[in-house]
Amino acid sequence: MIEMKLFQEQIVRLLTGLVPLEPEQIRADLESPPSLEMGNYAFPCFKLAKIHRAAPQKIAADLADKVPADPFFERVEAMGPYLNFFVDKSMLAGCTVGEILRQGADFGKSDEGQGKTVVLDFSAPNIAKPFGIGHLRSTIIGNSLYRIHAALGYKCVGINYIGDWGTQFGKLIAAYLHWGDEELLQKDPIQHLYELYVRFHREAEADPSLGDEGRGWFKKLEDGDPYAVALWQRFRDISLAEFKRVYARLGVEFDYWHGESFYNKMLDDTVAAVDALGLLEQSQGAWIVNLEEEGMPPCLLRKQDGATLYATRDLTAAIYRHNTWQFAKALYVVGVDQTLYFRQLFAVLKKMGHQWVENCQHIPFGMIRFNGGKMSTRRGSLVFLDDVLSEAIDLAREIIAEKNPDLPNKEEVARQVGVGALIFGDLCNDRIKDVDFDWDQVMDFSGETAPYIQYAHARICSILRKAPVEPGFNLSLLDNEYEYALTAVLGKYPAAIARAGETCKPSFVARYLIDVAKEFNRFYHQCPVLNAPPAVRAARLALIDAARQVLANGLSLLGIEAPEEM
RNA sequence: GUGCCCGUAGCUCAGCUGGAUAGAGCGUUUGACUACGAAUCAAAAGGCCGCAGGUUCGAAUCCUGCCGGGCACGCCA
Repeated sequence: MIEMKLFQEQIVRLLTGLVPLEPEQIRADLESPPSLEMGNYAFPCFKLAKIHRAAPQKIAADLADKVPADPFFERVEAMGPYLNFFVDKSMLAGCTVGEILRQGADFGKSDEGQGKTVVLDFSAPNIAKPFGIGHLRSTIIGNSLYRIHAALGYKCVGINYIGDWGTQFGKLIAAYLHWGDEELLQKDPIQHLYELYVRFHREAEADPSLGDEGRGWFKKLEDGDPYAVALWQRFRDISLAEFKRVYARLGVEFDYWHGESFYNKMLDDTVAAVDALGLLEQSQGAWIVNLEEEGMPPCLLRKQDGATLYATRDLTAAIYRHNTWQFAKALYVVGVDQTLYFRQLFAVLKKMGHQWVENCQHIPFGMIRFNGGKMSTRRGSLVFLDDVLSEAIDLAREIIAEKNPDLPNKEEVARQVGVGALIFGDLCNDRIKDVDFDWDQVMDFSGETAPYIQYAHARICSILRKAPVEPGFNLSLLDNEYEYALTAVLGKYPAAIARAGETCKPSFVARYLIDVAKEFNRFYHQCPVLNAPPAVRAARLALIDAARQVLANGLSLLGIEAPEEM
């Protein structure tokens, strides 16, 4: 990964004219060698070999002789077919450590998204269903993408598109009327609604008329039947209160809570607009948009009974969001199982002539499985997020009791560490991969985990409490292999954010932070800070403060807190 | 059946737009707390990168086929 632009641009300047390539080409060809001993940047000579019809090794060697001495680089050396650049260590330390300390919490931010808005649709739990760990993925990936885009300078709009409308509510109402218990609803509302939901689907298998009954209630709900609306309102309030409690534990916030029901009054207009464009056709009693030309199944906008569907509401929501925020990007953080659905949705928007659909993007993530099978709300095989959170926090609390019994605010730190471990466990891998939920894995706080990173951060804070950064430090003293390795990795932070933003993959930030913590730990075990000679000590204090800053900044992009003690 | 995604060490996964000896963590074995926190560090063992072709100076990475797993495919969301 190419880090500090400064050095990169200097190489481009040095090579332009020396090689028959455009500056852009040179810039694109620059690589990072596999290890620091081989330099910071490498310029591969294979293309030149073709042009000059000579061995790339020879070309690299010739270039090494021709490149003029430069204050940015300690030396430039041919290594096989590569021309490798070794950055001047004190220059590197000045550019990175100095810059980090100057910018503080702003280090890593950019103005890439200046003046642009990105709308993020994430979390979106369904009311009437408990908050399962399936929704955890959308929640924390979305939350992290929000923070990453904000760091890139975008104005972010986080929307929790609550699943608070649809046939499922008709079913829930029907279930409540059959088996609902007012007392249970008062005592443990979420649990009771969950049981009703599961029971409905179980009984509906034997008695298909139940399904019709549920659909009937949803139709009444859409038609404004006061009784149905009142029940719906009640279920919604109960669920929302519960969701807010979970979000508080997770430390996740939203700018808007526009759920599906928010768009109710606009749905007719949407369908009318589709119709006016001649895109609406009736098929098997339902109203659809034909997508044969696009090679996809049709998109249903109204059922036979006239009630709307998910797509009707999503279509409306997209248009509303565009009108309201004129977004440069709209990201839908939704499971990979809805890939086809989003392709259909976007295809309909395109047919409607909304060019801005090009800016809409489905950000898929893999499914969570349990014991090898799919987790299903309906079958009741769901792991409750709340339970997972509690377990993780309990474990963190136990470890604290054992390792650091005198720690102040144990409870708060236990939450930060337990929740952090959970979040990191999800964000550190490519989001597209399916994950098999495994308690042992979730409860492992060693190795490549959030606590590992938080621990490095806490250790640094511990040193800095004993001796704050001293003014007048000389960063050019940071030149041993450990100081150098740590400095070099710190400089790569902005690139890690940029890449995470481009790809909408927070895992690049997560992986990067592991590298930083690892490099800090090596340094820590090899180089004393407090007991170093005064000048070295001052420089090292500055270095670890920079490392602390990067760890804290990076963790915050993942939505993970960085306690100063743990 | 058709389409999309995944397949790297015993397990869980990295591997940047194709490039220099394929890397971590967990687990296993062995060392390091009379230096700033051992939730740590150091070291060892462990891999025909699913299989077979192709493109290329060069393929874990790109293309094709096959195998294995997942997901989706009209009145759920």
